[in-house]
Amino acid sequence: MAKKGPFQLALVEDDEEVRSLMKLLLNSGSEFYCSVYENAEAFLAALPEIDPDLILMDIDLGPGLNGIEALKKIKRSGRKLNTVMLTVHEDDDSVFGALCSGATGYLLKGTTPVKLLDAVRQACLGGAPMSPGIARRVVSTFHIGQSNPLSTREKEVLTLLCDGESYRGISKKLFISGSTVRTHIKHIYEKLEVHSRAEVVARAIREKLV
Amino acid sequence: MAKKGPFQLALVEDDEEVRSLMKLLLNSGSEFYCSVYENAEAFLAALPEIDPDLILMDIDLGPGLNGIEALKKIKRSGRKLNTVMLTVHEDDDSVFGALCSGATGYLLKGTTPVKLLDAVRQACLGGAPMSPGIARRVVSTFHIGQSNPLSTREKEVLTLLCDGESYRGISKKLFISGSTVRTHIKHIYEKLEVHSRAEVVARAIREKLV
DNA sequence: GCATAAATCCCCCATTTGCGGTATGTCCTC
DNA sequence: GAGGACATACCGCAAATGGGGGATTTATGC
Repeated sequence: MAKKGPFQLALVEDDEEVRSLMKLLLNSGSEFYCSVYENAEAFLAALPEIDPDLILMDIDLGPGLNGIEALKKIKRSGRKLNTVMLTVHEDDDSVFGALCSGATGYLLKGTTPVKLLDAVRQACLGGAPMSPGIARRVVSTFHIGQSNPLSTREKEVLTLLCDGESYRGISKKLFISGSTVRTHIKHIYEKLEVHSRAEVVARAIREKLV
Repeated sequence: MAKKGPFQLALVEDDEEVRSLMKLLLNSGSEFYCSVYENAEAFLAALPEIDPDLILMDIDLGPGLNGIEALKKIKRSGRKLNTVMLTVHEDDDSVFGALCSGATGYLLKGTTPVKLLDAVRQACLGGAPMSPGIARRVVSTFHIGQSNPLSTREKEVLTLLCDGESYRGISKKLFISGSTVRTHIKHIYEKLEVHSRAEVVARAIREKLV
């Protein structure tokens, strides 16, 4: 884990100017050694021959595969590679698409050189660098929905419902009759405005009600 | 948004030594002004009178409320306050407990002074500073389970199942007979080793199979 | 003190679900 | 060309689920 530099970097970026500037920046010290690729296909072709500590990937990559699709291919290949996105896109689809596809970091172009070097270093050492606004959005996905209209008992029932327990199973675990379980569930459905178990489980998990 | 310093900080920390050292560090420039509280109760009592840009909260806080419980109280009060945890705990319960309760950042004690100042600055400016290993664990919660044993058609059925559609509803949407839907669902249950709709929905959502 | 919410229990009844089979045709691989 | 996965389709049956009612007790708040 505690591998010492120079770290091998691979930059995948289709813009000629950005590519050479980034290469210049990253190779300016002896800390990193950066090779560059101008599209996903070239990079994927070279990948079997190289073993980068970190991939820096643009999202827009000309006519072929984009960065997120390339990431998915890498992931499917089974190799565990660190990839940080380096892009101008900050819409949810790009950000969470990249993270779900295996990115370990997400930096916006416009990050200052000194912060960028720091982020690259962090990524090589097991961190997950993200531009401030991106990081904030990522953590806010954990923040749970405040106003949960369910009573304590209803929440208990809902939890067991999400575990796949039947009415009978719930009644045994809570030491109440099946009828009471039914009543609680009816109330839960009314409050959450759903009409089936599947919906209530989906809501509960997605909105972290349990 | 682009408020200029000095930023008002509030540090909640029960250890006398850490508290005074942190205060010294944070107040060393003109960038921040930091007031300190030695437990959650003292801080919550003072809260109506103050308006901090950022709260730095320890998790272990002596005999009363701990940091996460304090966070929940703040959240329930309805005030939108930035809170960064500053702690030695890096178990999942602490990390994700704090994030779910509203923390916007998570720093480990042991962060160097210069990185800490940078993190505090970032938090004040809308970022979400996290110690590298923490950040990595947070982003890895997005990484989706690679090998999904379901066929394409089965995934389509599963998606509709998660939307709360009945067999009949699914059969209409996919233009296949109810019997076929049932067969697909039987196969899905076998592959995922579940025996009810609630379980399959819970699995699918939690493991991002859909 | 009275309204309200929560928690407990019961009935009826139609629909849905889950499990056990079986069966056909396609496409792909060995 | 046999075997396998996939998608399609059917039957029967018992159990679970969901919607409609109604009911009591215990807190809690105004």
